[in-house]
Amino acid sequence: MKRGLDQMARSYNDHESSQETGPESPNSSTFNDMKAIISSHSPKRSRRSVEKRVVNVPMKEMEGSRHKGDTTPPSDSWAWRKYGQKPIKGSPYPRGYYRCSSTKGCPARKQVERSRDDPTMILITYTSEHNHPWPLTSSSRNGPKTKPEPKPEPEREVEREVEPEVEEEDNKFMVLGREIETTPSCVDEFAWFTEMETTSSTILESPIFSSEKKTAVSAAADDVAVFFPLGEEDESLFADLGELPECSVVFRHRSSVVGSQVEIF
DNA sequence: CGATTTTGACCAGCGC
DNA sequence: GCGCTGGTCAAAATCG
Repeated sequence: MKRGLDQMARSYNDHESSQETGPESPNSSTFNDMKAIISSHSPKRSRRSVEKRVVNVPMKEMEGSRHKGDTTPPSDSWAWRKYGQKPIKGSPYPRGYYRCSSTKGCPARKQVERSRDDPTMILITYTSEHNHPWPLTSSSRNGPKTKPEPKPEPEREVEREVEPEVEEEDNKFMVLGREIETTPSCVDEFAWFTEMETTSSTILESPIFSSEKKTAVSAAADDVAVFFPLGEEDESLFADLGELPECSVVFRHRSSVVGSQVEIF
């Protein structure tokens, strides 16, 4: 029985990693578009070269968001359910495996681990995409530790990156007032964001983006500014981070700082 | 009671 | 071919 289920699961996973456009439902063209971009960085498709997006999140960002363990992911408004944890060779910190529980059948998964190089940084690796445009209220008992928000919000991520390939130097972004170094392909990652904005009518038409309390999203070639909506709950959440002047995500091109940063209203 | 977390086991990919 | 490693499953424990 378990064998059979295992096989099924693996078949699913294989499917997930072998599909040209990923496991999303046929109508999730938005994410397919995004994945198309991402997959351009993954010439080979195999178990270890699945499309991934790596996000670095400073530990500080997590301090006020009721997290505890090394692998407890920072909140991003999606409901995540932990399904595994493994010690990673070479890293003193275990890696936690989470799958999206915002909706049934959501293929989105993420791996959370502390950076071995910089323990103050949390590395979140996303595999697959949510097949629903916005996080839905979780039905979890006490609200999953990964913070299901009544008010949807796009993933509050510091940065995204595909598997690094491109050689480029000046790719640093300001995160919470702290300049962090990113892998070169970060620029392409913002292309991901750009693509998300330009291709996702779902997102653009979402009430979230028309709400009063929001940060704006705009993306230009050299001036990347990502606006995230901020719900009241988010504000209360961030209230704990009072010492952080810019508690939301700030993207700033080092080479072309035009003051593109998130504003909290 | 239902949802989530913990944890040991299983298995496939990968490198040698 | 073999062993290592990473990713996932599922039973049991935990929580509210």
